[in-house]
Amino acid sequence: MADQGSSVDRVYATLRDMAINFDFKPGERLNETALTSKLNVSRTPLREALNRLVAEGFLTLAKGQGFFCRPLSPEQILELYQLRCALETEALRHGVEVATDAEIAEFCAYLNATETTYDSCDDLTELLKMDEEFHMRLAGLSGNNELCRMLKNVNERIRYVRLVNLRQLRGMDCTEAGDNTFLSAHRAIANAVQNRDTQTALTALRAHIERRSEQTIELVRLAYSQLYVPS
Amino acid sequence: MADQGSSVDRVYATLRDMAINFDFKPGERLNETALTSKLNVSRTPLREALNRLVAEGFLTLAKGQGFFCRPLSPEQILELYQLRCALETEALRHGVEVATDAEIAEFCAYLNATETTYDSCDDLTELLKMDEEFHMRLAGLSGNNELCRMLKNVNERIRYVRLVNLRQLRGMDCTEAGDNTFLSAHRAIANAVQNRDTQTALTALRAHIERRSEQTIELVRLAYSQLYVPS
DNA sequence: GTGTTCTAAACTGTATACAGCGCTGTCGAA
DNA sequence: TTCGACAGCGCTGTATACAGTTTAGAACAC
Repeated sequence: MADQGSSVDRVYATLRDMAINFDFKPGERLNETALTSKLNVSRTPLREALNRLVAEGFLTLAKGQGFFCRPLSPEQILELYQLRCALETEALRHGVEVATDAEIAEFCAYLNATETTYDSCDDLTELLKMDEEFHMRLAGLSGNNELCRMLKNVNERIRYVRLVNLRQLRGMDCTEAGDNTFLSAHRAIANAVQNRDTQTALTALRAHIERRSEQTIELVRLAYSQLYVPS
Repeated sequence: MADQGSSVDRVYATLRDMAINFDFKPGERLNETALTSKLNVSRTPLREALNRLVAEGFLTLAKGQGFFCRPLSPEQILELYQLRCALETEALRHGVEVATDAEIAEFCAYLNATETTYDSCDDLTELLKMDEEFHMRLAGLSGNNELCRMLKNVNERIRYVRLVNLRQLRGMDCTEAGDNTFLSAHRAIANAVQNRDTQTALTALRAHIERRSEQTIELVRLAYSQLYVPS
């Protein structure tokens, strides 16, 4: 993290983080000159980074009006959840076929290693990171880099909403719907993968993902309410 | 098509087409100054377009060395075929559920309308475009824009190899493995969709796509051989 | 003839400058 | 009072200029 290399890369990373966390509010117009002074770069590398982010779906670009933050709508989030489901299930299919026993063992070992942290973890951001890591490793078993790249992108774009979701569950303090289910679902998937039981694993994975996507509408509403409160 | 708007958009569209057709050879380094004079723009909008293309997977960017054309490898193509399968099958799942009868009817009507062109078509580029259109419309039934966006991108990135594939089939003049199978497969899928028979449709679609992906290695070899012959 | 080092050209990455467009806010007229 | 036009400002989009780095080529040693 010491030297991020070129300006563009550093700026790009910063802006992407900001976009992920909705530091830019949905639909908000980005002022380039303001960002240049904030990030201490000229407009040239800034705009190069912004263009990348447009291509990745984090921003939009209106001709003659500049760059805007992506909107936040239930439809969009639902679409991304479906996309995630598509990518993960396909990865699972291939992972069960091509992954070596050693690779699967390592995957399960990771789950075991993090197991104790699942409910003892106070920091929801950390918990979410663990969950994403689990799913990325699962996808990684397929050996399909393109698939993983896209999944990473999708995860980043829905991360904010998922975080809101976790906050809500934590707030309800309802363990049966909360973290424990997280863990047990992951366990079930991992076990099925270890047994090379594609169908069981697929069903469990799909249920695990789609479960979250059902409450999208309320979730986005909740997200909005949290977006505009001063932290 | 008259006025492509800003320079960036025009340059971007041109460069993307060139990348799709492998006018840049795999791994080739792009000379920016050469491109500026070729496209009659300065380096600023050129680089913005190039950055977008990097984010979309058409180019790569090496620090201090500039932009390169994406590599062309069997592994990569196979990954993209799998990705395509993931996206299309998921779209199909939802399409069968959410599409109205009218929408499905229109979809089938398109297939019927183009039906006669399938084997009478000499221009393989045109044939390929028809095939892509069919699959995009099929995916469109899901109503999932994000999914369609990604599918479009994947299709563009494998288009060259698919074209080579078609040329090969045409060369063999083997109708049983050629265009007719194309059409009958599409028919089978469309029928299953119309009957809201998800499983049959899924099986047919997956087979239709994976069938092509089996011969990836020879196909990429063939692609290379065609890439460097003067047209 | 082959390998190595040094020099110069070329190219990338970034900053700055400029033109054109859109937006806003005020002033005037109905 | 409200609607519309005009002026001023700000911002985007593009071109150009400059510094640092890489690469290619030539000269020289082995």
